[in-house]
Amino acid sequence: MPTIKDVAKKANVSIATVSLVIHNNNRISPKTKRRVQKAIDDLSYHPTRSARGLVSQKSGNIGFILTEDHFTRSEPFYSQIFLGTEFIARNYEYYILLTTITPNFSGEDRLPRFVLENNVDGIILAGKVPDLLIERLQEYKLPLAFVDYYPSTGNFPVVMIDNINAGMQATQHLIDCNHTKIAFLAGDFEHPSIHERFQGYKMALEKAGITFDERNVISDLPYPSRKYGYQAVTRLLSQCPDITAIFACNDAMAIGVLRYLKEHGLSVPHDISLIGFDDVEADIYLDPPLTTMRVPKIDMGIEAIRLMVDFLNNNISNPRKVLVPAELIVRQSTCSAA
Amino acid sequence: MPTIKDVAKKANVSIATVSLVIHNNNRISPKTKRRVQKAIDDLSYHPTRSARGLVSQKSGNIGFILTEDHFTRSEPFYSQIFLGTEFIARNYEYYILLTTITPNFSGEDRLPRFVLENNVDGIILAGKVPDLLIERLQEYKLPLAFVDYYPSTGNFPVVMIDNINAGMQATQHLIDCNHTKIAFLAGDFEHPSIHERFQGYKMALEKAGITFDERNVISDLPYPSRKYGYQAVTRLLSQCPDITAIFACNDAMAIGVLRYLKEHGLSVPHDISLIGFDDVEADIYLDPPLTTMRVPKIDMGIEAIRLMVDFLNNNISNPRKVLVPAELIVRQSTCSAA
DNA sequence: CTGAAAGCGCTAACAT
DNA sequence: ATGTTAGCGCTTTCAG
Repeated sequence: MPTIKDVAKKANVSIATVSLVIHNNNRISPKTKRRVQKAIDDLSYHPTRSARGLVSQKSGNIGFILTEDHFTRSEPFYSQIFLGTEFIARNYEYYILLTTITPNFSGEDRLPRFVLENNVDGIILAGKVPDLLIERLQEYKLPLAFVDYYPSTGNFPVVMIDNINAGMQATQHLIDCNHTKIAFLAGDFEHPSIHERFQGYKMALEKAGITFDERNVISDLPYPSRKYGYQAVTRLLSQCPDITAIFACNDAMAIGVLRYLKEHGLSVPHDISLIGFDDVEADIYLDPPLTTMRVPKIDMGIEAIRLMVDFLNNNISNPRKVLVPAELIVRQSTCSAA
Repeated sequence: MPTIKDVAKKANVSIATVSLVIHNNNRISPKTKRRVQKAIDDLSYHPTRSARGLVSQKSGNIGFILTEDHFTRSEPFYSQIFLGTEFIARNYEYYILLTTITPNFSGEDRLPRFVLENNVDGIILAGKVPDLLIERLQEYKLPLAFVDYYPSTGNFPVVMIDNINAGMQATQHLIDCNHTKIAFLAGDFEHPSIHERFQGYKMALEKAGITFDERNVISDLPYPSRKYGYQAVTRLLSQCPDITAIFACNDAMAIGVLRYLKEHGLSVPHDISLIGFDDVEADIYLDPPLTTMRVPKIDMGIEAIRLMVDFLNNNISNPRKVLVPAELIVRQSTCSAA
C-alpha cells in the first residue's frame, strides 16, 4: 500500500503539501494540486484509517448498542433499525460498530470495548437500556443518541415513533368502525413508547366521548410476546366479556390474541376486531391478515444516524428530537361493530 | 483518557515496560508486573485502537460485503447471516464493518472504503458477488471467506449449506409421500447453491428409480421471488399438468406458488404437495403452513467468522470448507399422494 | 529485567 | 505557496 511519502516523492513535494491537497486546501496552487492529484491517482493512494484516527482522534465509527434480549428476540424490530443505520452510514462515511450489553448492566460489567479503546465518535442506543450504562457512557463525553427510548433525565437527540398520534389513530380507526368497548393490551408500561400509545388511546376515546374504563386495560405483562398476548386476552375476556375490539401494543401480542380467539370460537373481525402495532412481515399471512400500525423501522435507523452525524459535524448544542409517523394499515382483522 | 505514558509515570516504569505487561510478556518480573497492572486498573487504562492499529497494521475489523439487492430484499436471508457474524465477532474481539456493492460491479466502481483505508483485516463475502470484485480484492492480499457462494476459481474458506443433501432430503420427503411426478422450481441456475439442490433432487429421484423428466424443471427464472414463483407455476402446470408435488428452491417462490394454486382452485397439499427452502418467518402463518428445509442462517454467519478468525490467528494455509446442514421441517403443505 | 529510541502514516502549527 | 517538524499512542528492536 502506498503511503503519503510515496505520493510526495512521486509528485516532488513534501508530505504536508500532499496532505493539504487531500483536504482540498486552497493555499496550494492549482498547478501543484493537479500534479499531486495525479500522483495520488496513479498510485491509487488512500490515507490509512488508523493513522488518520490517531492524529485526529476520530475513529470514523459510530457505535450501536442494544440489549442482548432485544438483539436475539425473534421479532427483528431492533435489528431492522440497526440495518437502517448500516444502510445510511455509508453515505456519511461512517461505519457502524454493533455491540450488545446485558439488560442487567451493573457496576461489575465493563463498557463496550469500542468505548474503552476509543474506537467510536458517538453512540446510538436502541431500545430500553439501563440508566447506569448511560451514566457511565457520559463520563466518556461521547455524543449519545437514542432510538425508540429515552432516559428520564438528560437532554439528548432522540428518534421516537410518534406514539401518541399512532395510538390515537389506531383507536380512532376502531371508533370509526363504531366500536366503543375497546380494550388496550399494553406490554411493559415502563417503556415510554407504550405509555405514549396509551395516552393516544385515551385521547381518542375522550374525543369520541367514550368513557375510559380501566378494566379494559391489561398493563402488567412482563413482556410483549405472543405468549403473553394469549394470556392477557384470557384475563381480559373474563373481566370484561363485552368488549368488541382490541388494540394490542405490538403485533407479537396481537398474534397471540388472534390464536386465542380462534381457539375459543370467536371470529375475527366479526366477533372482535383486532389491531396490532409494528407491521411485522408475518401479518399479511395471518388469517385474517392483521390490521396494524406500520412502524418505519429502517427509517428510524436512518434518522438516528442523521442526528448523530449532524451533531458530529456541527457540534449542535441543542439536541433535536425527531418523531417518525406510524401509518395505519387496514387489513381484514378489523370491521364495523355489529 | 489515560495514555500509556500516564500508566508508566504512575507505576514508575518506562512505557516499554507497560506495553510488555499488557502483552503479558514474561521478561517482566512479577513484582513490576503487579505494580504496572495496578496502575492500569487504577486509571482504567485501555490501549487506543488507532494507535495500536497504526503500528501493528491490524485494524481489529472484519469486512462484510454483499450486493445491494441482497441487502435490501424483503426476505432477510443475508441480513440474518450478517447478524450472525455480528453476534459472534464480539467473542473474538473483532468488529464487523458492513458494506454493499452494486451487483454490476465494474472497473469504474471503487472498492469498499474499508479496503482502501486499510481498515479491515479480512473480508467475508456473502451471496453471489461479481468475479471482478474478487479479483480486485485479491490484489490487496486480504484474506477472503465466502458464505453461501464461492467463485469458480481460487481456493478459499467457504461456508455453504449442504445443498446436495438438503435437495435430496426435500425430494426424498416427497417420494416418501408416494409422489413420483415431482417438479423442481429453480431460481437462478447460475448460483451454485441452486445447482447443488438440483443435483440432490436428481439423485433422490434416481435412487427411488424415478425417471428424471426435464419438463418438470423450471430453471430460467430471473430471480427467486414470489412473483416469479407464481409465474413459474403457471408455465409448469401447462407443460406438465400431471405433477403432484413441487419442490421450490426457496420459500419466496413457494409462497408465490401457493397463491397461484389457491387462486386456481387447487388444494395444497391434497391436489399438490409443496415444499420450500429457507424457513422464513412467515412460513408458519401460511395456509397451509409450509413444509420447508430450515437453513441455519445465523449459524452460517458464525461459521464464517470462525473460519476467518482461524485464518487470521493461525495463518492456516489450507482453507477449510464447512457445510452446514439444512433440516427438514414438515408442516402441512405436503402429504401422501392420492 | 528494564529503558531508550525509532517509527507506524498522518495532520497541523509554524517557518520560510 | 510550500516545506519542516513535532507529535498522536502505541509496539518493538536494541542496549544496558
